[in-house]
Amino acid sequence: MTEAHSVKRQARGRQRIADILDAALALFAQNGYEGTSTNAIAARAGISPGSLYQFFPNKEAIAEALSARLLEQMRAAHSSAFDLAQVTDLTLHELIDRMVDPLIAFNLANPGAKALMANTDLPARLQGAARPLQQAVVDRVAAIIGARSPRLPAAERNLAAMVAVRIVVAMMPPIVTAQGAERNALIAELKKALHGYVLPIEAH
Amino acid sequence: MTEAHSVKRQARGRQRIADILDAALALFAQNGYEGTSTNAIAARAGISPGSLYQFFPNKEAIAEALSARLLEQMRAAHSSAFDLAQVTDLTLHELIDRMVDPLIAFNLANPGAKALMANTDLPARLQGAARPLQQAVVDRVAAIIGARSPRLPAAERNLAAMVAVRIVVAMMPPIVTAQGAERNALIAELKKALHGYVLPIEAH
Amino acid sequence: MTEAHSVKRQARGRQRIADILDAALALFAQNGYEGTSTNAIAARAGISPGSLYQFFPNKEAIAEALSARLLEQMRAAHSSAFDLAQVTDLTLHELIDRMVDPLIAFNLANPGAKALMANTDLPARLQGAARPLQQAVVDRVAAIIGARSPRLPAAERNLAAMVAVRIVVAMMPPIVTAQGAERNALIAELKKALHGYVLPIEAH
Amino acid sequence: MTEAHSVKRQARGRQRIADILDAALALFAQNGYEGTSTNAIAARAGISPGSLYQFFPNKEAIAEALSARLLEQMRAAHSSAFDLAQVTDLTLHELIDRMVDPLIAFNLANPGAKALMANTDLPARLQGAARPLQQAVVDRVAAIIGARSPRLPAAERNLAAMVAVRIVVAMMPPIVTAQGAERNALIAELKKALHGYVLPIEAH
DNA sequence: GATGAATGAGGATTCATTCAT
DNA sequence: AATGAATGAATCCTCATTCAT
Repeated sequence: MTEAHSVKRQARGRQRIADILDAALALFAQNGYEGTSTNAIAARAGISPGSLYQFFPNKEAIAEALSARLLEQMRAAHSSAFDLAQVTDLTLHELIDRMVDPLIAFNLANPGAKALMANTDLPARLQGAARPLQQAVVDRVAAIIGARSPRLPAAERNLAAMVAVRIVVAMMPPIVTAQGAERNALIAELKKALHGYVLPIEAH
Repeated sequence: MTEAHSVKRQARGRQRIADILDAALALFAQNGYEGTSTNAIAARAGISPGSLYQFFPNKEAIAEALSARLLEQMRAAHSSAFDLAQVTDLTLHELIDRMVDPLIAFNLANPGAKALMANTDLPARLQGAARPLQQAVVDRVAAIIGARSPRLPAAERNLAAMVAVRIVVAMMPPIVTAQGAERNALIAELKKALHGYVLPIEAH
Repeated sequence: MTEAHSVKRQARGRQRIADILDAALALFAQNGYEGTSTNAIAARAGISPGSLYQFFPNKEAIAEALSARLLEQMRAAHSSAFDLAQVTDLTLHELIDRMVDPLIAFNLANPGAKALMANTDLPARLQGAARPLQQAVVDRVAAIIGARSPRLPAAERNLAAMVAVRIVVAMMPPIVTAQGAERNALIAELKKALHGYVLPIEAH
Repeated sequence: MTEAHSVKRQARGRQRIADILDAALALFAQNGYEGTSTNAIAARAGISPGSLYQFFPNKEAIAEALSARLLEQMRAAHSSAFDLAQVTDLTLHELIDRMVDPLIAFNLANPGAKALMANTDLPARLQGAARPLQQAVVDRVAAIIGARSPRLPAAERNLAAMVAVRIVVAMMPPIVTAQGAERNALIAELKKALHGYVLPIEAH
């Protein structure tokens, strides 16, 4: 009985948190972090301002949790696409497809994500919170590059991963904004840029 | 007499505006657009809040004017570096050097510029204000590409210019932040990325 | 069966109330009345906020009940020390010892009591709640003075009792705060003050 | 011209500050520190909440400034009454009159003063702000005792001053509250208490 | 033209109290 | 009876903007 209670309660709690993060994601995407009030988040989440603070101690914590959630979702989206072992069997074109496509799909599904990925929005104090999101992707890309080019020094590998991710992130806003053929053209261009950058690196 | 007055007055007015924009640039760079109060801008410009509103109707207008000024400065920095006529005589490496180096110099000299170039900081309503800044650079790059590859369709030329500029902008924050050898490595990497992207385009 | 239930229930209820008042006493002493949240009281009492309101209709009622409990405890502490009949046989020094010492012991044992005795903390609306606490002591002191100086008019007797109690209360905070020799010096000083005040009154 | 401006401005500023402190004094006296909102202070002072913060950085600062102002007023009221040199020529009765009467006058004129003198109200963090108020009086009293009883060790002198002041402060609330004959009776009683306490001390 | 005091709506956060479970 | 999530009014404080001087 008590257990049933607590199970239901926890489920409701998780749902509340999800609602809050959904609301925050939408509002951050629209108005930025500073432009979004906690009361607005609460209202969009369908709860009272007081309730919001039962789940998050302050506004920053919402941004942090949102970052973490996006990170997790992105990791999931990514790792399901292919595993490190097979990475050496792919052509560079195939590799880029498998890496970029899920990222684009993720950003299309989470239009607010860019607000946190391109972390220029948040106050300096908070940018650390969004860092892991990008960094996680960078690490994964570095691992893939390492698997394919084992002789590449670690420093160069990490640098290349960072640059590649920055290129992807930089192209994300127009890709998300565009529609249909235009979007496809942008995606093709992004892939060309990655190919042109990575090909010489893989060739030593 | 009246003329002399008005001349001095206008000169002083221009100086005031410059002071305000300088102050805004420094503060936006440090605290972001939302994190910067108009009173703080006025204080740093050495004037009263009331005076600030004699030159700008509201906070947004300051960001817009700042964008415009940065644009103008960047255009100047750029066009002084080389002129379109000679552009076809350069190797791609030379071309990239002549385009990227002044941009980097400009961003190092104006550390706040990135706050407006990577426009994610501003509220959605305002991002249009920063658009011209990037767009002007894109146009110039498109012109250069057009001069070197006259058979490239306009659409592709513009797309390529946009992508190239986005890559440059994306790399600017770490470049500005880094120091010495690390910065040089980042610059080299940026140039490699541009080279890898543009080379196939120029080859048709 | 029902009776047994209700007996146990009432016992548990009393325990709950005692727990709540203990918690409130500790927290009021530490953070004052306004600085103490009902949720904090409930938490320290080991119950839920909802349960707290099953025993007290609101926060004020807790302060009132706490006052009443302290009063009762003080009365008990006092009357056990000596009884009115013997009061005439004591020297003034002895009398003061017998009155002051238990009061000090009580305050040392209940460090939060002073928050209610020196009632300046509570909102004006509430100060009436703490009145009885002091008034009860005043009445007892007045009775003692009356027993020793039967010819003293009632008005003067009550006035003297009030003044004496105020002097005691005024000295309580430093006495409770101090330690060892310093505390003893303060107690001695308090007794000197009382002696100096009461002696002329007893001499007519 | 500018000077005239600034003179007027400063005068207005001082008036504003005085108004704010008056408002705060009245409201603190009525509802205590925590029970008084900064908006309420602003409203009673006839200004906007924003204006209040042009003069005080936060609520605490208001309490501190109020303490300081009361202290200054009290010092003034006191030192005008008599000077240390003549203190030895007075009888104890005269001395007590000259010390107590201005204090009572001061408290009657500033009914809110007691809220800060009996510092139990303020949050622990703030009590230091009110300390100087009492301490200044204690110091002055100690100096007077020292002048009259030069052989009394400093420690005893300070202790006696502290006790005397506590007795005065303890009697202030009923004195301020009472009226006419009742008030006079209370004042007489306070003086008797002081006399009874100090006389043996002066006699060694 | 310049000043800076004044404004007041709005934002993050707390907390006494209620109520569905 | 008990729980603790939910409420929402109220708090302190900020800041874009105005206006009397």
